[in-house]
Amino acid sequence: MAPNFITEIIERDLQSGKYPQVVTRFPPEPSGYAHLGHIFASFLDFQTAAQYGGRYHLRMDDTNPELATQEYADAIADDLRWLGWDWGEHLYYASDHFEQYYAYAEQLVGQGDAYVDSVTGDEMARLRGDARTPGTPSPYRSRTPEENLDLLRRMRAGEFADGAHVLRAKIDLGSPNMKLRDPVLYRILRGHHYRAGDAWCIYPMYDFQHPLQDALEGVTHSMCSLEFVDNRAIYDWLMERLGFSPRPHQYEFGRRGLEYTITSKRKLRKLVEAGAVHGWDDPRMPTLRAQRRLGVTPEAVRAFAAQIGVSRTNRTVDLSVYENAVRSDLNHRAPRVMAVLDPLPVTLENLDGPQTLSLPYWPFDVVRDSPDGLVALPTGERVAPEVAVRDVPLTRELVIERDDFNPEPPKGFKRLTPGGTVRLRGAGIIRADRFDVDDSGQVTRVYATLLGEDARAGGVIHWVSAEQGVPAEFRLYDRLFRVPNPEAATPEDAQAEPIAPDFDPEEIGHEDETKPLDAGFMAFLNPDSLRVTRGLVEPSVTRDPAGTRYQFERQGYFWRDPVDSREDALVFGRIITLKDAWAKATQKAEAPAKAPKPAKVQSQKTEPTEKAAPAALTPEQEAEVTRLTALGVPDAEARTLARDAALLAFLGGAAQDGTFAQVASWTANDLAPGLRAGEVRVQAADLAPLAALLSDKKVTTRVARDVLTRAAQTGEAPAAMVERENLAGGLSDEALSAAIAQVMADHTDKVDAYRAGKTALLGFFTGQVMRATGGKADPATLNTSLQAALNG
RNA sequence: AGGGAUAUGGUGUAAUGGCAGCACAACAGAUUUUGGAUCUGUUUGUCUAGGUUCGAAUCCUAGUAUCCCUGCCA
Repeated sequence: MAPNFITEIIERDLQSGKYPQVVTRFPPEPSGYAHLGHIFASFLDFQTAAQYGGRYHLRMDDTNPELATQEYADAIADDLRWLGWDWGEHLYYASDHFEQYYAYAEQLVGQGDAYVDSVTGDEMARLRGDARTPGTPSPYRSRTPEENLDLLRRMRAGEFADGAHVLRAKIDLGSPNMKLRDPVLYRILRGHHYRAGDAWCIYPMYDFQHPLQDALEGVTHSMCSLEFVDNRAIYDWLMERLGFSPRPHQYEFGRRGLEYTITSKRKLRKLVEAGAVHGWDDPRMPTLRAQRRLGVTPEAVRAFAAQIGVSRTNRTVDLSVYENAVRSDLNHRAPRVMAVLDPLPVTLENLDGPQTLSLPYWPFDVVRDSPDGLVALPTGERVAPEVAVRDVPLTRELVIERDDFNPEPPKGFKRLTPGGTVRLRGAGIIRADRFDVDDSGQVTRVYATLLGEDARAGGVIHWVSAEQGVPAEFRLYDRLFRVPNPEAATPEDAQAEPIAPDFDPEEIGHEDETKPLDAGFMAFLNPDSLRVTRGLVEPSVTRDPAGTRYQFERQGYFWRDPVDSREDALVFGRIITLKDAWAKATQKAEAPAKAPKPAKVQSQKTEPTEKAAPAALTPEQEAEVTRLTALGVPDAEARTLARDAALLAFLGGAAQDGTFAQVASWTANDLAPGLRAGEVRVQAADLAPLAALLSDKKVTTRVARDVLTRAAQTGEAPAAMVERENLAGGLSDEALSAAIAQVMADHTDKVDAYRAGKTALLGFFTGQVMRATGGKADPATLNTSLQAALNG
């Protein structure tokens, strides 16, 4: 896992000793199958823990009795194990801890932090208010802890009907964060739970259960997707009220979608139910089970997950990133053999008896690049390249790919043409002498002559003995959808704009089952997502292990379908095609008009020609601007200050002398966010001496700013800090020269690059010298001296 | 509308005030008994406008765009 904002946090926490080791968890709801969208979240959770020598847990978030099933739980665990994860004994079911959650609920009630509400759901929604209006208390909000405890116990005991009461946290009905308006903690629900049975008739909500379970398991870093940022406030509230220490913290990451792929559980189900695919493990599906059956390896999936980075933005990843991961994994794993998917008979008229050729499994470059000099047999055994061979029968009657013979070849065609030559892979060069056609004009047979090795040919094609080749069915999969964004609202959007992935990468079952399903995506199905052909494969494969993945030369990577292939009726599925430069070239020639993706940001960029007008100021603010500019404050800063009461209040304490403009500048540019948050501890009056030091050139801008930042945190007077740390006074010329010389000596390569013309490096050197001198170097003199030194 | 989050080439991601880098894609060439692989090279980028600074992708202000929140789902 490449460094990202989460690993950064973890490293800091480990460094500071906040936690002895990192503990993470992947918490799927077992209400569906894991798919490619989920591997990202699981990879992030598991890999970061593994990377930092920590522990990772698999946790079934199965608190909703209506959705979770053991079958899904087992399937998810199975798929994740296949991916290579091993959580040891750390498999948890949230439902195993209902008793503990309940105990904490009683504690909250006892503390007065939770109450039993008895209004209807509709009423509760009404009372919650909306973004504009704060919520109003339910009439039951003021029940006493004793009353609430009694009610809660009776809820548990089953004295009330479903929905009659809920337990709510007593937080803040006026909060602009809707999640904090007294979230529901428990609901009454008589559903049979697949694990807990009928032991409970009240079930905890996510916002209560999830933080608790994190804490109970000793999780340190609890990662979830971006839509839970608002929920973090509840998380932190609970941890604080219940006094967990050390406690877990929640961090949110952006989701990752994949082009040409849908990941909504309901839509996937629709595909299955409509017969568009043959089941949840149809190799065209994005589920992990389907990708397993397709023949993708766990290593490839993990490589893919590692490649798409982590950030705090939802993104859609280019399909080619996945395809590339699959291909490059298979390139070094799959021995090469030959199969003809769409056979055209060829008679080698000058070949008398059958021959047996010994052909290598691997091309020269795989052999050459092998780290240990060995290569694999289909069994997996690694042997010397000379013995990594198989017998291939060459007979008078062959088949070649129908595509590889063309009576009317297009320009650039490098295969067989009437009278032309081509090399049969491993067998020699042939010339096509004549061919038969049927009534419809289709070529039915080519008659060819095997030439000597002195013949020349422009291309190489694959072939199989018609007499000894083994019949097989080939399933050629292609992407399920024709458009990059099948879940988009309109055809135009579907063609171009990547949209945010419509799934929850972590909570597998998260989906509103009550909303109508937009089935528009069905119109984007690719009618050619599965093509079935019958052909011949070379006989060597019948001796190989069933799980062998091959490259059928020039065709792609294949393996036996693990469900349908039988020894006497082989079925090979195509895992992925090879890259096909020829197909791309011909396609381009045929359809040159196909426009590239419209650039998405371009439209935004050109739009604001009007020049967005900054929000107008009130007359009072305008007056403030006039007053500030009169004191020497530049207009832009004056406007910033004028519109913010917190900044003005701070500035009110500033000395109105020659230092005022500088103090105002700091206020607007450096202190503003801190002032609004009420975190600035320094007084404006204390800034004047620092400004004076700066204008007298006793300190550099950089030192001044550094001091200011620290003073804002500590509250110490900046001038006192300058005094104490001896920051005033410039740098002697000797010291500056020495620093420059030292930096140049430390970075001779950069010096060379600079002298070779890379003048952008000047900033680099400036930065290095600044760092070396603690910011005390005067920028102007530094720059002239530095340039002189570099050019000299 | 109120609150929150985000914005770097075609795509994804680095750069934590100082060299805009990497991967995929694309294009060109070399090489090749796979129109594969490999190697070399090239093109393309900091949302907009102001400001602070010797220096801004990074800090400040405003704007724009996208997403999330107002379930007794997770």
